[in-house]
Amino acid sequence: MTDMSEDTKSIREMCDAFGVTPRTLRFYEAKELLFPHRDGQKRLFTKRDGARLKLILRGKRFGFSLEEIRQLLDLYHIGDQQITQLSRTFEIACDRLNDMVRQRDELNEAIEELQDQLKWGEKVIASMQSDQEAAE
Amino acid sequence: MTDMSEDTKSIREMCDAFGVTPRTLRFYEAKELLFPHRDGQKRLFTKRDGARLKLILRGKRFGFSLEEIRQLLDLYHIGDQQITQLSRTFEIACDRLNDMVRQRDELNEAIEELQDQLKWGEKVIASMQSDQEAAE
DNA sequence: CGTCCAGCTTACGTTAACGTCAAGATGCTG
DNA sequence: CAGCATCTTGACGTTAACGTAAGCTGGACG
Repeated sequence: MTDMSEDTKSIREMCDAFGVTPRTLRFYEAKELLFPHRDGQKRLFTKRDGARLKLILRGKRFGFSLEEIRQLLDLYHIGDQQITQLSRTFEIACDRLNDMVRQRDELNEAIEELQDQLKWGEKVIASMQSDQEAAE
Repeated sequence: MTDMSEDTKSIREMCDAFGVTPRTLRFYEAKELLFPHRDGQKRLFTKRDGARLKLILRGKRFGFSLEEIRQLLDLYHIGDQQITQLSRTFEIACDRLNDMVRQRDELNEAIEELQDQLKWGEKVIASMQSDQEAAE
C-alpha cells in the first residue's frame, strides 16, 4: 500500500480523483492555479489544491478561461484586502454570466432553426425514398 | 461606377454584403467551401457562392466546424445521388442538435450556479464595505 | 507618366489548453 | 545490482480559423 492519505495526494492520485492528466496539473501549476508542495522533487497536492482544482473545473464548465479563473482564485485568497479587486471579480463574473445568457439564447435560436431544417430534411428524405420505390 | 452586378460580386462587395473579411473568403475558398470564378486573377463571386456563404455562416452559428460544413455543403450538391448520404447528413445535423441541446442545458445549470455564487458575492462585498466604513 | 487603390499569393503569427516526446532522477523490489 | 515504474523538467507539436505583413500586379485617374 502506498501509505497515501496523509492529507496529501500524489499527482496520480490527484489525477484519478479529478479525472485529469498529470500534464494538466503541471500546466495548472505553471499557470499559478495550483501550488502543490514538494517532497524532494515530487509534488504533493494538499486539500487546498483539491479545493482549488474543483473550482477550476467548475470555472471551466462556466466557460471561464484559465486566466480568468486564476484571477478569481487569487481574489478568493485575499479575503482581507482590496475591496475594489473583489468587486472587480464580481464584475467579471457578471460579465461572464451575461455572456452565458447571450450564448444560451443564441443556442436556443439556433436549435429552433435547426429543428425546422430537420423537419424539412425529413420530408425530403421521405419523398426521395418514395421516388426510389417508385423507380423500382 | 464599378459597373458591378452582372450577377457576380467582387471580393469587397461580398465582404460588405456578408460582414466578413477578404481573408475569410480566401480561406473558405482554400478550404473548398466556396468556388469563385476568375476574371484574370480577380475573384468573381456568383449567386451560388452567396448562397453557400449564407449556409456557411448559419452553420457556424449552429456550431458546426468548417470541415463539417463542407461535408454538409457537398451533400447539398449531389441532389440526385445517394439517399444514404443524405440521411447521413441528416444524422450529423441531429447529432449536432443534440449537442446543442446538451450544451444549452449545461449552460442553464451553469448560469443558475453562477447566479447563486453572485448573490453570495454581493453579500460579501456589502459586508466588507461596511467593515471598511467602520474602520474609517 | 506616376501613383494610388484593390486584389493576389505566400507564408509566418496568434491563442488556448494541453499532448507528446526526450532525457534524467528516484525509489522499490526481486 | 538490474530492472521497472513513476516522477521530474524542457521543449516542441497540435488544432481552428483566421490575422497580418511583404511584395507583386493590373487598372483607373489626373
